[in-house]
Amino acid sequence: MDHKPVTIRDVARECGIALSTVSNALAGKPYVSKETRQHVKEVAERLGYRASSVARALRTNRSFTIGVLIADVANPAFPDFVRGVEDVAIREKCSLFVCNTDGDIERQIWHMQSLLGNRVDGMVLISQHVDDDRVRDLLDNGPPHVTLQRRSPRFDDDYVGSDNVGGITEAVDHLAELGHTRIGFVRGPMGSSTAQERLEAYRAAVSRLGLDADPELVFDGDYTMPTGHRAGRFFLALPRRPTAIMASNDINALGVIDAATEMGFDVPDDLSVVGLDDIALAAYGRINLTTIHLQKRAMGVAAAELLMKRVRAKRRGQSRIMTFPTHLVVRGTTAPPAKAPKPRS
Amino acid sequence: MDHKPVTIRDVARECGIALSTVSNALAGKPYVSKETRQHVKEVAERLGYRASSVARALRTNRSFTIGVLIADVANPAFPDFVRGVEDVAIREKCSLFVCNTDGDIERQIWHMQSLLGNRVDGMVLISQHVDDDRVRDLLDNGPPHVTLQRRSPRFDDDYVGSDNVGGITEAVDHLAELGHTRIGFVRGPMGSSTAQERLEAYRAAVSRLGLDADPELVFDGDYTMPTGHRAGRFFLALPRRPTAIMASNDINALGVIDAATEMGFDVPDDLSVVGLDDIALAAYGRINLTTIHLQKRAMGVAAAELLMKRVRAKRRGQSRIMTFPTHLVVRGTTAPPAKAPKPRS
DNA sequence: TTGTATGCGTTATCAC
DNA sequence: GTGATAACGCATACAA
Repeated sequence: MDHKPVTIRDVARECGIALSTVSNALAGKPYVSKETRQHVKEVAERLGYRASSVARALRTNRSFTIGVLIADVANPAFPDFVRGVEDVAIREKCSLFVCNTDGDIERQIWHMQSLLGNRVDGMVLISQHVDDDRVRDLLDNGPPHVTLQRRSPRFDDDYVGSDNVGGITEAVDHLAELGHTRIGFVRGPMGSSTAQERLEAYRAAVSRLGLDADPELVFDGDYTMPTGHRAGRFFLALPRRPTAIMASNDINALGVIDAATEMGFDVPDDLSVVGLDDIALAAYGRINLTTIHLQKRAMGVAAAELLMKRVRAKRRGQSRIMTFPTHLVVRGTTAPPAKAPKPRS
Repeated sequence: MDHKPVTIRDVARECGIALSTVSNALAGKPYVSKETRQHVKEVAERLGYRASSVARALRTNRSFTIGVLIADVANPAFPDFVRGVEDVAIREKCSLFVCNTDGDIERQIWHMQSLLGNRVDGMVLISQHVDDDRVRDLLDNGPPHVTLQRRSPRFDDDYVGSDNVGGITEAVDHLAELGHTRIGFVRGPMGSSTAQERLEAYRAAVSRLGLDADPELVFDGDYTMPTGHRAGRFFLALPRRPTAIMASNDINALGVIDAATEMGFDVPDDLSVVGLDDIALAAYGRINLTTIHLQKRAMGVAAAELLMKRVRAKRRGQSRIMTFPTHLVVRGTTAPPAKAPKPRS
C-alpha cells in the first residue's frame, strides 16, 4: 500500500460526473437528485474516499482542530480536563492537538506558534502562562481562546475556573472546626491566578476565624510532590509546628504526607492534610485523602463549549467567565489535633 | 482582533518582491541574496507572518502531524507513553493529535477516520485494537503506523513492546522465592497480545516452578480498578485462597489491595500483590507497590522514532519490532505467606 | 439538478 | 537571483 489517498476527483471520474456534484452530493446539499447522491455515496465508499480536512481547512478557513495546552499530562488532574474538552470536540467533529508545556513558557510559546501555524480554530489553555507579553501577542493575533484554571489579571479572556475561595474557605473551616489553630498553607506557583486566589482565601479564613496568622505558615511552592515533601519537612521542623496543612493540590499533599511519615508523624493524628483536585486515586483506600473536589471534566466541557461559541460567533464580544463550585470531601487525612504536640523524632 | 492570518503574499507585497522569492528566502534556499533574505525575514517578523501548515500540507503532502491513539488518558501509565512520543515529535517539528478511545473499537475507528482525514503523517496506536477488519482496512489504506503495547498476531506492524515474559517470570519467581505456591493471576483484556503473552509467561513459570496450576487461579479481567477489586474478592473468597496475586497492571493491583483490605486481609502479610507498569504513584509511601517496571517514556520515544523512519522512507520495508526490558521493583506489597491461612472474616 | 471556474496559501517548476 | 505560474484537494459562486 502506497497510501495515496483517493480524492474527490477520483470519485467524480469514477462516477462520470462533475467534481462539484460529488462535493455537493457528499455535503448533503438539497438540490442533488436521489440517484446521483446514492451513486456518489456508493462509489465514494467503494473507493475508500475520505475528504481531505487539510484541503477543506484551506478552502473554508476552518480547520476543525483545537489546540489544548496543558501543563503536565503526568499530573493526574489534567487528563480529566482534557477529557472534558474532548467530549465536546467529538460532538463538534473537531480534533485535538494536545501539547505539554511543563509549565515552561518557552515550551508553551513553541507549542502556541505551532498551533497557530496549524490554523487551529481555537485554543484551550489549561494552567498556562497568560500574562506574558509574547504569549499575549500570540493570543491577540490568534484564534479565540479560553483559559482554564489560570486567569490573566490584565486581560479579559474567556475563563473557566473553580470557586477557589469557596473551596479553601470550606477546607479551613473544616480544619478549624476540628480544633486546628495553626494551619500551614502551601501556595501554588507565583503567577498563577488560581494560586493567588487560594492564598487570599486562606488568609481571609484565618483572619475571620482568628487563627494563627504567622507568615511562616505560608510556604511558597508549586504543584509537585517533591515540593510537597519539602513543604512538609519545613513545616514540621518549625519550632511551633502547624497541626494541619492545606496543600496546593493532591500530588503536593501526598508529598507532605510522605515527609510527615518519614519524620515519624502520623497522619492524621499528628498532622492533618488537605489536598485539592480530588484525583481518582485520592479516594483509594491507602491514600484516602481529604481534599477539595474540582469538577474537572465538567470544566473541560464548559471551556470547550465557550470556545466553540466563540469560534462560531467570529465576533469578539464580551468575555465570559464561568466558575464551578467545589466541595470538600472529608476522608482520612484530617482529624482533631493531638492534645499535646508530639515531640520531634 | 479579527484573527486574519497574514500570508506570504502580504509579505511579498510589503517587500515589493515576488511571492516565490519570499518563499525561497524563508525556506532558506541557497540562491537568495543575503540582503533580500534579510529584508524578507524582517518584514515577515514585523508583520507576524506564520506559514500556514495547512497550505503547506496540501501542497507537499506532508502534514507534520502524528496521530496518537490511546486507550485511556486517565490511566496514569498512558501519559508516559505519550510523553515519549511527544519528545520526538517536538524534535521533528510535528504536532500530535491525541485521541482517547476508551478501548472502544467504534470510538477508535471514529478517531482513526478523523486522523486519516487530517492526513496525518503517521499514527501511533497505544494499546489499541489492531486485528479488527475495519481497523485493518484503515491501517492498510493509511499512512505508516506503529503499534505500542499491543500487537497483531496476523499482521506485521512495526511494534514496540516490553518483555512481558521476562517481567512476569521475574515476578512469579520472586513470589515463589518468598514461599508462595498458590498465585492468582488477573489477566488483561481478551484480544490484547500483551495480556496473552503475560498469561502464557505466568503459566510457564507456574509449571516450571511446580506451583499450583489450578485454573481457578486465573481471573479474566481488564486493566481497571473495579475489576481488580472484583478479582480480589473472587480470589479471597475461594475455599483455597491464593496467598499472592499477580495483577494485570498497577491500577488493577490497587483494586485487588482494596478488596483485600475490605475483607480484613492484610497486604502483604495475608496477601502479596504485584502490579505492572510502575506508575509514578506506585513508589508513593502509602501505596508502595511491588510492581514490574516498564520503560514507558522510552518506549514512546522508540515508537515515534520507528514511525518517523517509516514516514521518511515512504517504502513499506521489513517490519521492525522492539522489545524493552522490564524489571521487578520490590516494594512493600509482597512478603512471605502467613504460616497458617487467616480465617475468613 | 448539474457543470465550470475560481481561489484558499504554499511549494515547485521553469523561464527570465 | 528573481519572478510568473501551476498544482495540491476542496467548496462555492455562478452559468447552463
